[in-house]
Amino acid sequence: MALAAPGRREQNKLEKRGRIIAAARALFTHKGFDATTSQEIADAAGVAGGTIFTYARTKEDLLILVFHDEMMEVVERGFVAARGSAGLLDQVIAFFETMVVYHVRDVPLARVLMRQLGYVGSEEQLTLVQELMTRVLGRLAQLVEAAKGQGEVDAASPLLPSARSLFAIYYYHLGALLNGYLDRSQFDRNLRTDLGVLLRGLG
Amino acid sequence: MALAAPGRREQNKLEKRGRIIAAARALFTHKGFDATTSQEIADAAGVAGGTIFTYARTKEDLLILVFHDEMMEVVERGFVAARGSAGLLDQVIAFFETMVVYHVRDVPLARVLMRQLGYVGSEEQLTLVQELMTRVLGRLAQLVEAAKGQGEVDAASPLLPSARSLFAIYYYHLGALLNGYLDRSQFDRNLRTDLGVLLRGLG
DNA sequence: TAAAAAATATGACTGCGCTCATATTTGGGG
DNA sequence: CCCCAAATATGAGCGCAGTCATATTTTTTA
Repeated sequence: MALAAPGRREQNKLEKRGRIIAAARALFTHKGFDATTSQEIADAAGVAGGTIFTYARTKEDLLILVFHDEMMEVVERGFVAARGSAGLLDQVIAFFETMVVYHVRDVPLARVLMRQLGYVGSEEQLTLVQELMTRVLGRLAQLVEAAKGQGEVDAASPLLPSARSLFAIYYYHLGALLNGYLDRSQFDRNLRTDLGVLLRGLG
Repeated sequence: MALAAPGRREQNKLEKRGRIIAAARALFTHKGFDATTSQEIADAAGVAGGTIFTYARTKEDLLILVFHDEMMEVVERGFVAARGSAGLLDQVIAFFETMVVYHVRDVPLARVLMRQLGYVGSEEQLTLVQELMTRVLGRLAQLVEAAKGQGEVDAASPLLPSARSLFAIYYYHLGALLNGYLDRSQFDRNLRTDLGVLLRGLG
Protein backbone atom coordinates (compact mmCIF):
# COMPACT_ATOMS: atom_id res chain seq x y z
CA MET A 1 0.00 0.00 0.00
CA ALA A 2 2.93 2.23 0.66
CA LEU A 3 3.86 1.80 -2.98
CA ALA A 4 1.26 4.33 -4.04
CA ALA A 5 2.89 6.73 -1.62
CA PRO A 6 4.13 9.36 -4.05
CA GLY A 7 0.73 9.31 -5.75
CA ARG A 8 -1.80 9.47 -2.97
CA ARG A 9 -1.53 13.16 -2.28
CA GLU A 10 -1.33 14.11 -5.92
CA GLN A 11 -4.26 11.85 -6.64
CA ASN A 12 -6.43 13.58 -4.06
CA LYS A 13 -5.37 16.96 -5.25
CA LEU A 14 -6.14 16.15 -8.85
CA GLU A 15 -9.53 14.73 -8.01
CA LYS A 16 -10.42 17.72 -5.87
CA ARG A 17 -9.23 20.04 -8.56
CA GLY A 18 -11.48 18.26 -11.01
CA ARG A 19 -14.50 18.64 -8.74
CA ILE A 20 -13.83 22.34 -8.26
CA ILE A 21 -13.46 23.02 -11.98
CA ALA A 22 -16.55 20.99 -12.80
CA ALA A 23 -18.56 22.82 -10.15
CA ALA A 24 -17.34 26.17 -11.42
CA ARG A 25 -18.18 25.26 -15.03
CA ALA A 26 -21.73 24.25 -14.10
CA LEU A 27 -22.38 27.31 -11.98
CA PHE A 28 -20.82 29.83 -14.39
CA THR A 29 -22.90 28.41 -17.21
CA HIS A 30 -26.10 28.19 -15.23
CA LYS A 31 -26.00 31.36 -13.14
CA GLY A 32 -23.42 33.52 -14.87
CA PHE A 33 -19.96 34.50 -13.72
CA ASP A 34 -20.76 37.47 -11.49
CA ALA A 35 -23.79 35.83 -9.90
CA THR A 36 -21.77 32.80 -8.89
CA THR A 37 -20.02 33.16 -5.55
CA SER A 38 -16.84 31.39 -4.64
CA GLN A 39 -18.69 29.91 -1.66
CA GLU A 40 -21.24 28.30 -3.97
CA ILE A 41 -18.45 26.74 -5.98
CA ALA A 42 -16.85 25.47 -2.79
CA ASP A 43 -20.12 23.99 -1.55
CA ALA A 44 -20.83 22.31 -4.88
CA ALA A 45 -17.33 20.85 -4.91
CA GLY A 46 -17.57 19.72 -1.29
CA VAL A 47 -14.69 21.80 0.01
CA ALA A 48 -14.33 24.74 2.36
CA GLY A 49 -14.49 28.31 1.11
CA GLY A 50 -10.81 29.01 1.34
CA THR A 51 -9.80 25.82 -0.45
CA ILE A 52 -10.92 27.24 -3.77
CA PHE A 53 -8.10 29.73 -3.59
CA THR A 54 -5.39 27.13 -3.18
CA TYR A 55 -6.39 25.81 -6.61
CA ALA A 56 -7.00 29.15 -8.31
CA ARG A 57 -5.64 32.46 -7.14
CA THR A 58 -8.74 34.34 -8.25
CA LYS A 59 -12.22 33.63 -9.55
CA GLU A 60 -10.98 34.68 -12.99
CA ASP A 61 -8.23 32.08 -12.88
CA LEU A 62 -10.97 29.54 -12.34
CA LEU A 63 -12.75 30.77 -15.45
CA ILE A 64 -9.61 30.30 -17.52
CA LEU A 65 -9.09 26.83 -16.09
CA VAL A 66 -12.68 25.93 -16.91
CA PHE A 67 -12.54 27.01 -20.51
CA HIS A 68 -8.96 26.38 -21.54
CA ASP A 69 -9.51 22.77 -22.57
CA GLU A 70 -12.79 23.49 -24.32
CA MET A 71 -11.24 26.30 -26.31
CA MET A 72 -8.34 24.15 -27.39
CA GLU A 73 -10.82 21.64 -28.75
CA VAL A 74 -12.84 24.31 -30.48
CA VAL A 75 -9.71 25.49 -32.26
CA GLU A 76 -9.07 21.96 -33.48
CA ARG A 77 -12.66 21.62 -34.67
CA GLY A 78 -12.27 24.94 -36.45
CA PHE A 79 -9.15 23.72 -38.19
CA VAL A 80 -10.96 20.63 -39.43
CA ALA A 81 -13.85 22.77 -40.63
CA ALA A 82 -11.39 25.05 -42.43
CA ARG A 83 -9.84 22.18 -44.33
CA GLY A 84 -13.34 21.35 -45.59
CA SER A 85 -13.53 24.66 -47.44
CA ALA A 86 -11.75 25.79 -50.58
CA GLY A 87 -9.83 29.02 -50.89
CA LEU A 88 -7.99 30.71 -48.03
CA LEU A 89 -10.69 33.31 -47.34
CA ASP A 90 -13.42 30.72 -46.92
CA GLN A 91 -11.12 28.47 -44.94
CA VAL A 92 -10.24 31.22 -42.50
CA ILE A 93 -13.86 32.21 -42.18
CA ALA A 94 -14.87 28.61 -41.48
CA PHE A 95 -12.16 28.48 -38.84
CA PHE A 96 -13.37 31.61 -37.09
CA GLU A 97 -16.99 30.66 -37.59
CA THR A 98 -16.48 27.58 -35.44
CA MET A 99 -15.11 29.72 -32.66
CA VAL A 100 -17.89 32.27 -32.97
CA VAL A 101 -20.57 29.58 -32.74
CA TYR A 102 -18.96 28.45 -29.53
CA HIS A 103 -18.86 31.96 -28.07
CA VAL A 104 -22.38 33.01 -28.95
CA ARG A 105 -23.78 30.05 -27.00
CA ASP A 106 -23.16 32.13 -23.90
CA VAL A 107 -22.40 35.71 -24.75
CA PRO A 108 -22.10 37.10 -21.20
CA LEU A 109 -19.62 34.40 -20.30
CA ALA A 110 -17.72 34.84 -23.56
CA ARG A 111 -17.42 38.52 -22.76
CA VAL A 112 -15.88 37.84 -19.38
CA LEU A 113 -13.61 35.27 -20.95
CA MET A 114 -12.48 37.69 -23.63
CA ARG A 115 -11.83 40.38 -21.07
CA GLN A 116 -9.61 38.00 -19.18
CA LEU A 117 -7.73 36.93 -22.30
CA GLY A 118 -6.72 40.56 -22.73
CA TYR A 119 -5.83 41.15 -19.10
CA VAL A 120 -3.73 38.31 -17.82
CA GLY A 121 -3.53 38.50 -14.07
CA SER A 122 -1.32 35.62 -12.98
CA GLU A 123 1.41 33.24 -14.11
CA GLU A 124 -1.07 30.38 -14.42
CA GLN A 125 -3.31 32.42 -16.67
CA LEU A 126 -0.34 33.49 -18.73
CA THR A 127 0.66 29.90 -19.42
CA LEU A 128 -2.82 28.81 -20.45
CA VAL A 129 -3.51 31.86 -22.58
CA GLN A 130 -0.16 31.64 -24.36
CA GLU A 131 -0.74 27.97 -25.06
CA LEU A 132 -4.08 28.80 -26.61
CA MET A 133 -2.74 31.69 -28.67
CA THR A 134 0.14 29.59 -29.93
CA ARG A 135 -2.30 26.94 -31.06
CA VAL A 136 -4.59 29.39 -32.83
CA LEU A 137 -1.80 31.21 -34.62
CA GLY A 138 -0.15 27.93 -35.48
CA ARG A 139 -3.28 26.59 -37.13
CA LEU A 140 -3.84 29.82 -39.03
CA ALA A 141 -0.24 29.75 -40.19
CA GLN A 142 -0.78 26.22 -41.48
CA LEU A 143 -3.73 27.41 -43.53
CA VAL A 144 -1.71 30.26 -44.98
CA GLU A 145 1.16 27.92 -45.75
CA ALA A 146 -1.15 25.50 -47.57
CA ALA A 147 -2.54 28.42 -49.58
CA LYS A 148 1.01 29.28 -50.54
CA GLY A 149 1.36 25.77 -51.88
CA GLN A 150 -1.68 26.42 -54.04
CA GLY A 151 -0.11 29.60 -55.31
CA GLU A 152 -2.94 31.53 -53.72
CA VAL A 153 -0.63 33.44 -51.42
CA ASP A 154 2.62 35.14 -52.32
CA ALA A 155 5.54 32.93 -51.28
CA ALA A 156 7.19 36.00 -49.77
CA SER A 157 4.41 36.64 -47.25
CA PRO A 158 5.67 35.96 -43.75
CA LEU A 159 3.65 33.22 -42.09
CA LEU A 160 3.38 34.36 -38.50
CA PRO A 161 2.62 38.02 -39.25
CA SER A 162 -0.07 36.90 -41.66
CA ALA A 163 -1.62 34.64 -39.07
CA ARG A 164 -1.43 37.37 -36.44
CA SER A 165 -3.13 39.88 -38.70
CA LEU A 166 -5.90 37.45 -39.57
CA PHE A 167 -6.48 36.80 -35.91
CA ALA A 168 -6.29 40.48 -34.98
CA ILE A 169 -9.09 41.29 -37.39
CA TYR A 170 -11.21 38.41 -36.16
CA TYR A 171 -10.62 39.38 -32.56
CA TYR A 172 -11.62 42.97 -33.15
CA HIS A 173 -14.91 41.97 -34.72
CA LEU A 174 -15.59 39.32 -32.10
CA GLY A 175 -15.37 42.04 -29.48
CA ALA A 176 -17.80 44.18 -31.41
CA LEU A 177 -20.19 41.26 -31.70
CA LEU A 178 -20.05 40.28 -28.05
CA ASN A 179 -20.39 43.87 -26.89
CA GLY A 180 -23.51 44.26 -28.99
CA TYR A 181 -22.15 46.84 -31.43
CA LEU A 182 -22.92 44.43 -34.27
CA ASP A 183 -25.54 41.79 -34.84
CA ARG A 184 -24.56 38.46 -36.23
CA SER A 185 -25.14 39.22 -39.91
CA GLN A 186 -23.24 42.49 -39.71
CA PHE A 187 -20.43 40.62 -38.05
CA ASP A 188 -20.30 38.03 -40.82
CA ARG A 189 -20.29 40.68 -43.50
CA ASN A 190 -17.71 42.92 -41.85
CA LEU A 191 -15.42 40.03 -41.04
CA ARG A 192 -15.49 38.81 -44.62
CA THR A 193 -14.90 42.29 -45.96
CA ASP A 194 -11.99 43.03 -43.68
CA LEU A 195 -10.34 39.66 -44.09
CA GLY A 196 -10.71 40.16 -47.82
CA VAL A 197 -8.89 43.48 -47.56
CA LEU A 198 -6.07 41.74 -45.77
CA LEU A 199 -5.89 38.79 -48.14
CA ARG A 200 -5.45 40.94 -51.17
CA GLY A 201 -2.29 41.96 -49.38
CA LEU A 202 -1.19 38.38 -49.11
CA GLY A 203 -1.88 37.31 -52.69
CA MET B 1 -30.15 86.67 -8.34
CA ALA B 2 -33.08 84.49 -9.24
CA LEU B 3 -32.00 84.83 -12.83
CA ALA B 4 -29.33 82.16 -12.46
CA ALA B 5 -32.07 79.86 -11.19
CA PRO B 6 -31.84 77.10 -13.78
CA GLY B 7 -28.09 77.06 -13.39
CA ARG B 8 -27.37 76.86 -9.71
CA ARG B 9 -27.99 73.18 -9.22
CA GLU B 10 -26.36 72.17 -12.46
CA GLN B 11 -23.43 74.40 -11.61
CA ASN B 12 -22.86 72.66 -8.31
CA LYS B 13 -23.19 69.25 -9.87
CA LEU B 14 -20.73 70.09 -12.59
CA GLU B 15 -18.21 71.48 -10.17
CA LYS B 16 -18.52 68.48 -7.87
CA ARG B 17 -18.21 66.15 -10.82
CA GLY B 18 -15.04 67.95 -11.79
CA ARG B 19 -13.58 67.55 -8.31
CA ILE B 20 -14.40 63.86 -8.26
CA ILE B 21 -12.85 63.19 -11.66
CA ALA B 22 -9.76 65.21 -10.81
CA ALA B 23 -9.35 63.35 -7.52
CA ALA B 24 -9.78 60.01 -9.27
CA ARG B 25 -7.23 60.93 -11.93
CA ALA B 26 -4.65 61.94 -9.34
CA LEU B 27 -5.15 58.85 -7.21
CA PHE B 28 -5.28 56.37 -10.09
CA THR B 29 -2.07 57.81 -11.46
CA HIS B 30 -0.31 58.00 -8.13
CA LYS B 31 -1.45 54.82 -6.40
CA GLY B 32 -2.81 52.67 -9.21
CA PHE B 33 -6.36 51.69 -9.98
CA ASP B 34 -6.80 48.71 -7.67
CA ALA B 35 -4.97 50.31 -4.76
CA THR B 36 -7.23 53.35 -4.89
CA THR B 37 -10.41 52.95 -2.87
CA SER B 38 -13.62 54.74 -3.67
CA GLN B 39 -13.52 56.19 -0.17
CA GLU B 40 -10.15 57.81 -0.88
CA ILE B 41 -11.54 59.40 -4.00
CA ALA B 42 -14.52 60.65 -2.04
CA ASP B 43 -12.31 62.11 0.69
CA ALA B 44 -10.02 63.81 -1.81
CA ALA B 45 -13.04 65.28 -3.60
CA GLY B 46 -14.62 66.39 -0.34
CA VAL B 47 -17.80 64.34 -0.66
CA ALA B 48 -19.27 61.37 1.17
CA GLY B 49 -18.50 57.82 0.12
CA GLY B 50 -21.83 57.14 -1.53
CA THR B 51 -21.78 60.34 -3.55
CA ILE B 52 -19.15 58.94 -5.89
CA PHE B 53 -21.68 56.46 -7.16
CA THR B 54 -24.23 59.08 -8.13
CA TYR B 55 -21.65 60.41 -10.60
CA ALA B 56 -20.29 57.08 -11.81
CA ARG B 57 -22.06 53.76 -11.50
CA THR B 58 -18.81 51.88 -10.90
CA LYS B 59 -15.16 52.57 -10.28
CA GLU B 60 -14.49 51.53 -13.88
CA ASP B 61 -16.92 54.16 -15.14
CA LEU B 62 -14.82 56.67 -13.28
CA LEU B 63 -11.73 55.46 -15.08
CA ILE B 64 -13.39 55.95 -18.44
CA LEU B 65 -14.56 59.41 -17.43
CA VAL B 66 -11.05 60.30 -16.34
CA PHE B 67 -9.35 59.27 -19.54
CA HIS B 68 -11.92 59.92 -22.21
CA ASP B 69 -10.94 63.52 -22.79
CA GLU B 70 -7.22 62.82 -22.64
CA MET B 71 -7.53 60.02 -25.16
CA MET B 72 -9.50 62.19 -27.55
CA GLU B 73 -6.68 64.70 -27.43
CA VAL B 74 -4.04 62.05 -27.92
CA VAL B 75 -5.84 60.89 -31.05
CA GLU B 76 -5.77 64.42 -32.40
CA ARG B 77 -2.09 64.77 -31.60
CA GLY B 78 -1.52 61.47 -33.36
CA PHE B 79 -3.31 62.72 -36.42
CA VAL B 80 -1.15 65.81 -36.54
CA ALA B 81 1.96 63.67 -36.13
CA ALA B 82 0.77 61.40 -38.94
CA ARG B 83 0.40 64.30 -41.35
CA GLY B 84 4.02 65.13 -40.65
CA SER B 85 5.15 61.85 -42.20
CA ALA B 86 5.21 60.76 -45.80
CA GLY B 87 3.70 57.53 -47.08
CA LEU B 88 0.69 55.82 -45.55
CA LEU B 89 2.66 53.22 -43.61
CA ASP B 90 4.81 55.79 -41.83
CA GLN B 91 1.81 58.03 -41.28
CA VAL B 92 -0.19 55.27 -39.65
CA ILE B 93 2.79 54.24 -37.54
CA ALA B 94 3.29 57.84 -36.40
CA PHE B 95 -0.38 57.95 -35.49
CA PHE B 96 -0.22 54.79 -33.38
CA GLU B 97 3.16 55.75 -31.98
CA THR B 98 1.61 58.81 -30.38
CA MET B 99 -0.98 56.65 -28.69
CA VAL B 100 1.58 54.10 -27.57
CA VAL B 101 3.76 56.78 -26.00
CA TYR B 102 0.74 57.88 -24.03
CA HIS B 103 -0.08 54.35 -22.86
CA VAL B 104 3.42 53.32 -21.83
CA ARG B 105 3.62 56.25 -19.44
CA ASP B 106 1.53 54.15 -17.10
CA VAL B 107 1.30 50.56 -18.24
CA PRO B 108 -0.75 49.15 -15.34
CA LEU B 109 -3.35 51.85 -15.80
CA ALA B 110 -3.34 51.43 -19.58
CA ARG B 111 -3.98 47.75 -19.07
CA VAL B 112 -7.03 48.40 -16.93
CA LEU B 113 -8.20 51.01 -19.41
CA MET B 114 -7.81 48.61 -22.32
CA ARG B 115 -9.66 45.91 -20.45
CA GLN B 116 -12.54 48.27 -19.92
CA LEU B 117 -12.60 49.38 -23.56
CA GLY B 118 -13.24 45.75 -24.48
CA TYR B 119 -15.84 45.13 -21.81
CA VAL B 120 -18.30 47.97 -21.75
CA GLY B 121 -20.37 47.75 -18.60
CA SER B 122 -22.85 50.64 -18.79
CA GLU B 123 -24.62 53.03 -21.11
CA GLU B 124 -22.34 55.88 -20.10
CA GLN B 125 -19.26 53.85 -20.92
CA LEU B 126 -20.78 52.81 -24.22
CA THR B 127 -21.29 56.40 -25.29
CA LEU B 128 -17.78 57.49 -24.40
CA VAL B 129 -16.09 54.46 -25.91
CA GLN B 130 -18.06 54.69 -29.13
CA GLU B 131 -17.23 58.37 -29.41
CA LEU B 132 -13.56 57.55 -29.05
CA MET B 133 -13.66 54.68 -31.53
CA THR B 134 -15.49 56.79 -34.06
CA ARG B 135 -12.84 59.45 -33.77
CA VAL B 136 -9.96 57.01 -34.16
CA LEU B 137 -11.45 55.21 -37.13
CA GLY B 138 -12.45 58.51 -38.69
CA ARG B 139 -8.91 59.84 -38.51
CA LEU B 140 -7.46 56.64 -39.88
CA ALA B 141 -9.97 56.72 -42.72
CA GLN B 142 -8.85 60.26 -43.51
CA LEU B 143 -5.27 59.09 -43.81
CA VAL B 144 -6.28 56.26 -46.11
CA GLU B 145 -8.35 58.62 -48.21
CA ALA B 146 -5.46 61.04 -48.57
CA ALA B 147 -3.25 58.14 -49.64
CA LYS B 148 -5.81 57.30 -52.28
CA GLY B 149 -5.46 60.83 -53.57
CA GLN B 150 -1.72 60.20 -53.91
CA GLY B 151 -2.42 57.02 -55.83
CA GLU B 152 -0.77 55.08 -53.05
CA VAL B 153 -3.92 53.15 -52.26
CA ASP B 154 -6.27 51.47 -54.68
CA ALA B 155 -9.33 53.68 -55.25
CA ALA B 156 -11.52 50.61 -54.82
CA SER B 157 -10.39 49.93 -51.23
CA PRO B 158 -13.26 50.57 -48.85
CA LEU B 159 -12.34 53.29 -46.36
CA LEU B 160 -13.94 52.11 -43.15
CA PRO B 161 -12.89 48.46 -43.44
CA SER B 162 -9.35 49.59 -44.13
CA ALA B 163 -9.35 51.83 -41.09
CA ARG B 164 -10.84 49.06 -38.95
CA SER B 165 -8.20 46.59 -40.05
CA LEU B 166 -5.39 49.01 -39.37
CA PHE B 167 -6.76 49.62 -35.92
CA ALA B 168 -7.39 45.93 -35.25
CA ILE B 169 -3.75 45.14 -35.92
CA TYR B 170 -2.55 48.02 -33.75
CA TYR B 171 -4.88 47.00 -30.96
CA TYR B 172 -3.71 43.41 -30.99
CA HIS B 173 -0.08 44.42 -30.67
CA LEU B 174 -0.82 47.04 -28.05
CA GLY B 175 -2.36 44.30 -25.91
CA ALA B 176 0.73 42.17 -26.38
CA LEU B 177 2.94 45.09 -25.40
CA LEU B 178 0.96 46.04 -22.31
CA ASN B 179 0.69 42.43 -21.16
CA GLY B 180 4.42 42.07 -21.42
CA TYR B 181 4.51 39.49 -24.21
CA LEU B 182 6.60 41.94 -26.24
CA ASP B 183 9.13 44.59 -25.38
CA ARG B 184 9.01 47.93 -27.03
CA SER B 185 11.37 47.21 -29.92
CA GLN B 186 9.64 43.92 -30.76
CA PHE B 187 6.37 45.79 -30.72
CA ASP B 188 7.65 48.40 -33.16
CA ARG B 189 9.01 45.78 -35.50
CA ASN B 190 5.95 43.53 -35.41
CA LEU B 191 3.56 46.41 -35.84
CA ARG B 192 5.43 47.67 -38.87
CA THR B 193 5.61 44.21 -40.37
CA ASP B 194 1.95 43.45 -39.87
CA LEU B 195 0.72 46.83 -41.04
CA GLY B 196 2.93 46.35 -44.08
CA VAL B 197 1.24 43.05 -44.81
CA LEU B 198 -2.11 44.78 -44.67
CA LEU B 199 -1.07 47.75 -46.77
CA ARG B 200 0.09 45.64 -49.65
CA GLY B 201 -3.56 44.63 -49.76
CA LEU B 202 -4.66 48.22 -49.99
CA GLY B 203 -2.24 49.38 -52.67
C1' DT C 1 5.83 2.52 14.16
C1' DA C 2 6.40 6.87 16.48
C1' DA C 3 7.45 11.36 15.99
C1' DA C 4 8.89 15.24 13.29
C1' DA C 5 8.26 17.75 9.06
C1' DA C 6 5.87 19.17 5.08
C1' DA C 7 1.89 19.84 2.54
C1' DT C 8 -2.88 20.88 2.44
C1' DA C 9 -7.52 22.29 4.21
C1' DT C 10 -10.19 25.17 6.97
C1' DG C 11 -13.43 29.06 8.07
C1' DA C 12 -13.45 33.25 10.77
C1' DC C 13 -12.01 37.54 9.36
C1' DT C 14 -10.83 41.79 6.53
C1' DG C 15 -11.43 45.38 3.28
C1' DC C 16 -13.58 46.52 -0.63
C1' DG C 17 -17.26 48.21 -4.01
C1' DC C 18 -21.65 49.33 -4.01
C1' DT C 19 -26.72 49.97 -2.10
C1' DC C 20 -30.40 52.17 0.06
C1' DA C 21 -33.27 54.28 3.58
C1' DT C 22 -32.86 58.67 5.40
C1' DA C 23 -31.47 63.54 5.62
C1' DT C 24 -30.40 67.73 3.31
C1' DT C 25 -30.51 71.08 -0.24
C1' DT C 26 -32.66 73.31 -4.12
C1' DG C 27 -36.26 75.58 -7.04
C1' DG C 28 -40.92 76.86 -7.78
C1' DG C 29 -45.85 78.28 -6.43
C1' DG C 30 -48.96 80.71 -3.37
C1' DC D 1 -41.24 84.75 2.61
C1' DC D 2 -42.80 80.03 3.46
C1' DC D 3 -43.94 75.54 2.27
C1' DC D 4 -43.81 71.59 -0.64
C1' DA D 5 -41.96 68.42 -4.06
C1' DA D 6 -38.09 67.00 -6.50
C1' DA D 7 -33.38 66.39 -6.77
C1' DT D 8 -29.17 65.36 -4.48
C1' DA D 9 -26.07 63.89 -0.63
C1' DT D 10 -25.16 60.93 3.09
C1' DG D 11 -22.93 57.03 5.61
C1' DA D 12 -24.24 52.81 7.97
C1' DG D 13 -24.74 48.40 6.24
C1' DC D 14 -24.41 44.29 2.96
C1' DG D 15 -22.39 40.68 0.25
C1' DC D 16 -18.49 39.40 -1.89
C1' DA D 17 -13.51 37.91 -3.13
C1' DG D 18 -9.60 36.88 -1.11
C1' DT D 19 -6.28 36.22 3.36
C1' DC D 20 -4.20 33.95 7.12
C1' DA D 21 -3.39 31.79 11.54
C1' DT D 22 -4.63 27.41 12.90
C1' DA D 23 -5.89 22.55 12.37
C1' DT D 24 -5.65 18.38 9.84
C1' DT D 25 -3.67 15.09 6.81
C1' DT D 26 0.14 12.99 4.43
C1' DT D 27 5.07 11.92 3.88
C1' DT D 28 9.62 11.39 5.65
C1' DT D 29 12.93 10.22 9.06
C1' DA D 30 14.86 7.37 12.60
